[in-house]
Amino acid sequence: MRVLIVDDHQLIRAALRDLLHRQYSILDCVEASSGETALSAVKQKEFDVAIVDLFIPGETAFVFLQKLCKQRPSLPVVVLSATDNQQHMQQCIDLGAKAFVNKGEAMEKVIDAIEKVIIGDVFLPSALSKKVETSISPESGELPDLNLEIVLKVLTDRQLDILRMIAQGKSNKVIAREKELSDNTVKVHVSAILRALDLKNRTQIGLLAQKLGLINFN
Amino acid sequence: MRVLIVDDHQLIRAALRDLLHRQYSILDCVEASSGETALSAVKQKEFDVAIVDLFIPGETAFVFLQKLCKQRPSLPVVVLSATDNQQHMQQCIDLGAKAFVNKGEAMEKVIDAIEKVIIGDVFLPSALSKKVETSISPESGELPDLNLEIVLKVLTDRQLDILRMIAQGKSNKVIAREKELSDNTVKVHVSAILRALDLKNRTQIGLLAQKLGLINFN
DNA sequence: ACACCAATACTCCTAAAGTATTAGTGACCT
DNA sequence: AGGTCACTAATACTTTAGGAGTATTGGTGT
Repeated sequence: MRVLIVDDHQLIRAALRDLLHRQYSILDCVEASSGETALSAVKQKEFDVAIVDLFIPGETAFVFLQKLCKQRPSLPVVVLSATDNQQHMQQCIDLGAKAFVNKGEAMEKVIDAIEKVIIGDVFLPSALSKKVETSISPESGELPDLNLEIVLKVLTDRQLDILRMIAQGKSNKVIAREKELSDNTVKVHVSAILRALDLKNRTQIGLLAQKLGLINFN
Repeated sequence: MRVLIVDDHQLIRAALRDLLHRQYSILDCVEASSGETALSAVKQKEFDVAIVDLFIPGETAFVFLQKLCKQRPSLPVVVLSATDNQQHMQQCIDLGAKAFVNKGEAMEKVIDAIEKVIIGDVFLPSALSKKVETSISPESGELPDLNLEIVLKVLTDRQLDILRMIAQGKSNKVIAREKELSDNTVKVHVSAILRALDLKNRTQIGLLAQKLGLINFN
């Protein structure tokens, strides 16, 4: 069993490793504490399953998840999350994850999930299947119809970067200083984001980012 | 060694337990998955140290921490956090915690922290001592600690009304037209909201509203 | 009758946000 | 080698946001 563990918390990685060791006598376990190292790991090596924590620093977890699933569509991904947010679950599945496990649940759920996904099944908490069908936009539908894939596609890396900072309530000036850019440049990027996503102002950018889970909650 | 572990994630509890078992041959380890059970545990039993996870959002963690430290001032508390937020660290120390360890760091830090606090010392990441003196940065992307009750209490009905419209990405002009007010009046309300909640701009109002779930109900 | 306060509206003012255009640079492509 | 594109930055401009102050209205409670 070749497993890739992606989590920035060493404590969790160790717990997962121990859990897997008890379950599988033959275990090849690679750990990554960031999205970048994880992606380079899957380039060099084949894995049977990947266990990914939903909130990893540096890059947004969802962006990483998409990259991972695109790069290795055959690699089943089990998402570990500290939350039970239905939107996040749905988003993960849409991006290509094959299982979703809450950290608060019993650890054995992780093993259950692995067993399911390596035979091609999907493992989801019962909560999701119920809510998926009912979650069709009960929303204050002011924002354009944008999903994560579209946003990631039409925005450049730099724009995504600045989008996240807008979504933290930061002003252009603060963004400029933190990124070491001129105010003018920031404004150009903001304008480009607004045009690309057909939004009217930065408040809507913030709302969209929140809705799509593009924010690092830290 | 009698240790109380408070964390809602079974994975983390197990990892900590294993870690402690390897370190201390004589170990009496009690686990609690919620604040309530933890508080009742310390009523019935004496502990040498408590390890408490900071489940950040919701504020219950801080409330619990305060209760715990008040109830047993002699019990040293090690706070485990997923973030390295300086304000959170400072707040924990103010409430009576004796150590602060980031989950991303090496697990051995937890042992280090325990060793420190049981002899009466304080264990802090180097980051804190540096940043404490530089005060709480006014330009960080962090929202003030606000929960729903506080917001509903300090804002008038009209302000809540306008807060929701801001949180939908509407401009002052749009709000004024829809509510049949003058632009000036809307601005007065917006200013009052910003002042009352100690926020810096309307983007943060939108984020707060989203975070507190204030935008679904009308 | 009085004090209090939310809500409304106004003015004056500054800062921030956003639009439009031009332009230099480097990377990548095929 | 020429073309495209992302990023950067500048100038010049309009619009929006936000602060500070004043004032009127209408309701509330004591």
